[in-house]
Amino acid sequence: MARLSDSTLRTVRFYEEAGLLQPVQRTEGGHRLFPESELEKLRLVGDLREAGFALDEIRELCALKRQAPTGGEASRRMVARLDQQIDAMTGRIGLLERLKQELEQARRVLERCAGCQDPAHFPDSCGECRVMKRGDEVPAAVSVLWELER
Amino acid sequence: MARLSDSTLRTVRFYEEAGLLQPVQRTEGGHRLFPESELEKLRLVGDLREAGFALDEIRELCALKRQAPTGGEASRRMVARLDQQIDAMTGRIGLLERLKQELEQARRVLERCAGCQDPAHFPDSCGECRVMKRGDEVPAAVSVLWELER
DNA sequence: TTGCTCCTCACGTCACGTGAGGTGGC
DNA sequence: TTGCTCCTCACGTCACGTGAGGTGGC
Repeated sequence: MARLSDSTLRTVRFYEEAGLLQPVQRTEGGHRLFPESELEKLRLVGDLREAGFALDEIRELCALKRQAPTGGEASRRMVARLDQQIDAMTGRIGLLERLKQELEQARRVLERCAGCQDPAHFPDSCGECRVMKRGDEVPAAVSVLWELER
Repeated sequence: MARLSDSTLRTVRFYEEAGLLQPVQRTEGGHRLFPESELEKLRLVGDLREAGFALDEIRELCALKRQAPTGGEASRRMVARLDQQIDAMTGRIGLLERLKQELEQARRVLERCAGCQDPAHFPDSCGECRVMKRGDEVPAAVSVLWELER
């Protein structure tokens, strides 16, 4: 399970204890045996975790179908929940993309210093160096990472 | 600081203790006073945390400039590190986008069950229902969330 | 019989959250 | 003088990581 799902033994045991993976069969010696459906579940849980969701949310998502009285109701609730998850992911992707662009811009600015051999400005007065004083705005990440304005 | 940066008092104190925010001035009564540059740093740290980076990595990133002997060397090291961070973010964005598409597809499939009133198939035999047996593939998320194939 | 893999405690870690009880500063 | 905000411990939490010491199963 662990190797087939890119997780660890500890994680599998933890998810079982947390009630995410169903009480499974055991071999006589105590080894866990899982049906293949649990492997797919483990993979989905791993992806959702990487996407930033808590185990509680994931557990609710997995339990949702069984708590609805009819198929139609289950469908409507699940669709609503999925819409929430998708919205949250859209937000996270946007945040990551904004930050990525800021880091890319910082990279472009700091690349201009690759040939710097100026001991008068580095490291304490980089903010006064003409390289940092071009017309374009210096992104916030640069003034933090390069300790300008002190 | 906390309110201006969308974080909490606890987080500010924790980051100070972790050495991320510099030892700051204190008022006579013990209240912390921060220069505005530390506010921008706190914001950047928060963004990087949300992007999935550990405090250790962030600390190294912030300390990198001071550890280089010359401006040119500092620039080259920082650019290399930023490239790593950017690559990692590209990967995370890709993963999020793939998962988002899978959830969207799952949503579209399960929407077909919104009018279901079939107590013969729901909830244990949804896999045998004709709604699930159309030509298009059922995504993995659906077979997990809808407990098909048991 | 020998290795490698799995088992169960159980403590550690990371990044904070959450009170308890006390003080600052307008 | 009254509130609200900040302070310091210090224990709790979430999602696992990491040994220690033991057994399974080919």
